[in-house]
Amino acid sequence: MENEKAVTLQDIANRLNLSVVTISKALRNHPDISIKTTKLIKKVAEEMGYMPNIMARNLSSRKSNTLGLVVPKIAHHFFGAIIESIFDLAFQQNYETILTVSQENAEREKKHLLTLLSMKVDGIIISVTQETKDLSVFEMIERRGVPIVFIDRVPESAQNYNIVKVDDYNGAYKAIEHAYNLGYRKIAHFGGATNINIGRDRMNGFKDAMNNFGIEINPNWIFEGGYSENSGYEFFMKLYKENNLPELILAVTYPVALGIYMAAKEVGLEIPKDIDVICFGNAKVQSFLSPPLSCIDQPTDLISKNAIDLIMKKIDDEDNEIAPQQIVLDTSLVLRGTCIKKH
Amino acid sequence: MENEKAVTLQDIANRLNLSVVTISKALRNHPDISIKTTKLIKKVAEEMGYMPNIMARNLSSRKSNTLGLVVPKIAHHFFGAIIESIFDLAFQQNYETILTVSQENAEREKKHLLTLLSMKVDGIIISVTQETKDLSVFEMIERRGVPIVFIDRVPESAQNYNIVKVDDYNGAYKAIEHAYNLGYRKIAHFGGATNINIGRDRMNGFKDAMNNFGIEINPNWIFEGGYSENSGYEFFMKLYKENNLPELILAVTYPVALGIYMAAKEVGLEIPKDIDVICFGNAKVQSFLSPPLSCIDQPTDLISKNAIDLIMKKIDDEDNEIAPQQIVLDTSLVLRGTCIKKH
DNA sequence: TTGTAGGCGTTATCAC
DNA sequence: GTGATAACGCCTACAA
Repeated sequence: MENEKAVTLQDIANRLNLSVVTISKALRNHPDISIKTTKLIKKVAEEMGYMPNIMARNLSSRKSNTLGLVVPKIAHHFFGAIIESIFDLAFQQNYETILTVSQENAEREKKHLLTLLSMKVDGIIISVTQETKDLSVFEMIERRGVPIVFIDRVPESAQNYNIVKVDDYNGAYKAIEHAYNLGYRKIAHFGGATNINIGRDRMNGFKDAMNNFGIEINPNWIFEGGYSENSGYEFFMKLYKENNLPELILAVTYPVALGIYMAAKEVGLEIPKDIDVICFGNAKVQSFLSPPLSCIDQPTDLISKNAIDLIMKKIDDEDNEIAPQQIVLDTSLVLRGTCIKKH
Repeated sequence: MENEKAVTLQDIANRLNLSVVTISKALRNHPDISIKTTKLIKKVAEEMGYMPNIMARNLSSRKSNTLGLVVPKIAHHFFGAIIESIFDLAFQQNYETILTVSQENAEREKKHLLTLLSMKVDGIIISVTQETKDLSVFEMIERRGVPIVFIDRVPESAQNYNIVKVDDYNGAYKAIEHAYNLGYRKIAHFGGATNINIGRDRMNGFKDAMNNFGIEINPNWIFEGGYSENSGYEFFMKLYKENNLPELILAVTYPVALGIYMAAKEVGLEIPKDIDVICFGNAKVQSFLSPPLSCIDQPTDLISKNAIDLIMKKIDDEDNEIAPQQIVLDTSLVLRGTCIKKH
């Protein structure tokens, strides 16, 4: 069974007794070609089922109209929401987005980044893994002149790159302030790795708030671990076995909070009566958990919007005259069935 | 600020006084080149920071090592899980995956499909929108010799394509059988569009089970709508306003069930006491809903695994000698806090 | 074991 | 207004 061969500009040119160049120009609405010819060419191209070969086009034009997006995970609400809106916004501006998933693995991330470079994307938006420390790839990307924007997660030493993130420090601070007013004094923080900003800033906001309100920080209640359900589960179980549970846990992400829910259920402890929780990240489904989970909301749509705007600006700025920008968005406290009163 | 120019094979060749072909072959471990030369070339390439231009490579080799993936949504658990595992499996086989989101819009889907074709992907995996009826694009893709595999959702008239799906009919049947044994007789189905298999098969499984067990089907309790939270919410509200609520609702997806949770909460009805629910689709978080949501589990990992295996087989089968395959996977009932007893 | 020639499909440049 | 020519960076086939 023979496959149909793809129609090329040459085929159309042959049929019409015109040159390849004329066809190419006409299809791109180049003013060189008369309206009449353009119309004819477009009609014939349509008839013949012409489809541009994007590889060839990109190779020759040195422009791909493509964005690279690197995230640590897909199946987490936060990243799902970010990806969906970035794809949408890019599509509206006629950009294709190439998604790549690092699975929280720095080596894999680096490999993906190199692939994106090889694919000649016009810009890269990335949320790094929790292990990412080595900046050499990013420096190389910069040197190559490919704009890069960090969203949400930024390596500690990359604070002068283009960044769109959330005010994590204040988010944590506000949560602790709220808990303090509720009367909570025994508060734990299940935090993330502190080599990236979200872990560090949330930790700092937590600690500063604790200190400012004169609450003692119990080092056994501070964890610097991961962002996944497993982490939440394990930290909780550790404290439970030590018989050393706090009254309230500030979880660094929604999955961590879910891990806490799992663990508490398993050992027969009731939230929020026996142990209370609040977390970063606002998924719609949190309203339907038992109990509904309160959180520090991160505005995912705004993050995406700002990231796209920024990267487009950078792509247009061919001479690289615009200085890197750091955009910090506000969080807000969303109170539901947890962390609303002390038990 | 001048950008670093990308290193090409030519640059390496110049430096080593060898031909471009030798470099190209060495970097691809072609047996033509001696081990010694190959080693040297690789070392120098590394030093010079060489990165292949994938556009050029694909253009000349007519192979992209790239898969196209089209889904209707990202931020739904089912698709998130599918995407994550497909990306992972493809990556392990050295394939890049280009994801594209149709947003349940058939026109957009078609556009994406054409783009993927233009990008010369080696194969396409797709879960269609609920509106997709027109098969012409798929026929064209076939004619072009690009393998395509449908997962989960398949247009009615495409049943002889490559398909990996779930036994939706039996899933629905089993659920109704279970409900019948519990004593339920007033059962509604919030279904999907019936022009694609998942809506149709679940509906048929539902109806056949109802008939077989001698339960009367109330047409006012049958909806053929959508797969989103909105649908669940609206259908529920409609019945509520008519004061015509059933005892149990079989929801076509987890988001639809979530919509029902939202609506019930809003009007002060308690699940499962006042109204009971069961749905297709198993997200981990369903265990933590209030009440924990029972479901008909669809094995997402197995779907992805089978889809990748099938597409790879098709890609290798250049002469197109293997007949299209339809793979149907079993579902299982996962009982939690809903649909476990009649109230 | 290495190199030469030609082409993949498109676009940029400059001439007609 | 239209076209010839030369890239873009790489690969295949064949020659040396």
